[in-house]
Amino acid sequence: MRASQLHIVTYRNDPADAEVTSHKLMARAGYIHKISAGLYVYGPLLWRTLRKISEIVRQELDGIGGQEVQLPILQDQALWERSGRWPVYQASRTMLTTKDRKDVVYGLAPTAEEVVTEYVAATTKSYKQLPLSLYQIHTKFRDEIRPRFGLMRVKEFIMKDAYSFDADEAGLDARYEAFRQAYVRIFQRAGVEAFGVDADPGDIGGSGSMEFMVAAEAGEDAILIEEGGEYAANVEKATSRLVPSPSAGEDERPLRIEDTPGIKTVEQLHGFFPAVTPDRMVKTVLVKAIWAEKEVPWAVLIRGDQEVNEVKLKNHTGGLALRMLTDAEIVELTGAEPGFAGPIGLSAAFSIVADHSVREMKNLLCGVNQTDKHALDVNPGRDFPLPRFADLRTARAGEPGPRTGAPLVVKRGIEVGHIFKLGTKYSAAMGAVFTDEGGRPKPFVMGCYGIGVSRVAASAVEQHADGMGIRWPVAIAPFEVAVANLTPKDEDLAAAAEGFYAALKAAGLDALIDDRPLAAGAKMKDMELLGFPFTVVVGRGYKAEGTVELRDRFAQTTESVQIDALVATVVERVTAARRGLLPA
RNA sequence: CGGGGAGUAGCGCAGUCUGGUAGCGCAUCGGUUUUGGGAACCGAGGGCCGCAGGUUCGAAUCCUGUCUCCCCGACCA
Repeated sequence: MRASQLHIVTYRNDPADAEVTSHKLMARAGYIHKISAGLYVYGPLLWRTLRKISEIVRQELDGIGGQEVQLPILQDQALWERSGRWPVYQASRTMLTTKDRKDVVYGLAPTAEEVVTEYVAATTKSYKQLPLSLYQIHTKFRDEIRPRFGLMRVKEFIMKDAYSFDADEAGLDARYEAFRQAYVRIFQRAGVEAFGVDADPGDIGGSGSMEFMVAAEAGEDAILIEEGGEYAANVEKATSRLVPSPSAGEDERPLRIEDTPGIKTVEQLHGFFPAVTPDRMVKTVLVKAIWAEKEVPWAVLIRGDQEVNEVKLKNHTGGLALRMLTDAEIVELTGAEPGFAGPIGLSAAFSIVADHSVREMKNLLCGVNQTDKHALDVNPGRDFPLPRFADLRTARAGEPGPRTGAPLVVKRGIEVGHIFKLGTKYSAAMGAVFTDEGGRPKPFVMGCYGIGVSRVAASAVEQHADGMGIRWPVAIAPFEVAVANLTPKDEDLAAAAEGFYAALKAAGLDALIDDRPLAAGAKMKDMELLGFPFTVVVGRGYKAEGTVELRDRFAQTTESVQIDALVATVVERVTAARRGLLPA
């Protein structure tokens, strides 16, 4: 490809609306152009990168038996009603919707479980046709509340979504593991450093899920990792070994109720009763779990020094969304001002659940649903009925990890992939069944597997950029090598550059020749900003000593190469860079 | 949705307080000279000052409304 014929548009300034590295650099290099919030044009250079990422995905998924298909983006409401997911996505308002001329309501695909399940149910009738893995690389839509960070959080993006159909759980387990391994290879080949973490399945649902995260400061997710790497999980899901309350094992003392005028928070209570540390208190958090047609108040008990994890709590309640009670609701439902709620004498209107951190506590302090009063030496089971226990706590950095007990450290990550064991959630709901060996109908056992293709590109930029611009991994660079002639008016040099370009292409490299009539400095800056892994600079060394420069963008090195050895040297370097990325 | 900020040439910005011919840098086009780190000079084109209404002899500037964009939060596969 000739740069003079490529739509290369670079800017000297960062766009005013960019915050993070990948957004600034991709906009400056002309890889993306914003049309409106969360909606971008992918320029020709970025499209080459996206195609290369897609091709790696295809090769790896085809390698584990995947078959590429294309599913509709417009998906009618009735189909989504059958899986039960329509009200869920309405509640979170994640889905963009539109109507046709007959007022049929459609959602724009945020994922495609319903469509693919419908398709497979209609076309797959026997266990002999299983397992089946289908995937597509297609545009997805999310009505993000706040799109930001360039391609990292957008309303419209390119996603690879795959769906597996098995006859039983064992088959799903095997498929899930095959996808997991394929994902590891995909990210390795693409040249981004990603790692798998335990995750919450969110609105997709299912029994197990793993996210693939690219470690980056700009990442929107917090990850807790055990030192030593034995355990890694999204904070939405993470657990830890909690240091027990010092009250565990104490003899039960008689209950007493004390006046605590205006004392509402854990800190204020500790100040008021200096002997009672937060880990001897129980907080009562009041929320409402929200469904389309109803709201249920919940009281959540948790040790005073811990925080409720809203994702875990939402999952426990089964609600489509959660919100805190308003002060007025608290007064109405508990009979006390906010800050005095507790498990003793709590209205039967509340569903009650306690975090495991409460389980071993004795002689604890809590509210009694009376303004300006708290109870001390409260004992669960004696002073209030033992509630159900669940993991509802937010794990924190520094706590011992659940696997080895090594301390948890926090990292930020960009989610580039997510795999889910769906089980029969969709097939059972939609009546998608096949006939098993015994002649009986059975719902398909499903998995689903996503990769944010455009987000992989953004995270690669985020992970590898330096002060001069982008540094693409060889496997996903728009071009592997660029030949830049610094003096295009010199016919000898121009001819030499053309010769190198032709030879590199003939050697099987994805090469670009920068034949634009730019000043040398401008051309170099462009090459650095655009981030091609290797640049051959044809300049004054050519005539003086018969050499050209070979610049390695990743290593940030420049070496002088004899012209006779150039092609072999570049082939060797590019091949070596590719090899590190290809599967063994 | 709450709080904050901003819309002026393709990009980055000044001008708004204090109303009076719409500017600067980069980019673009023509010319001359340059040619290894975003060249120099001469010349040119490009604007519904987000939109609508109001005040005024006169509005980018003041007032009202509205749309859009950005940041923080809430929220969010």
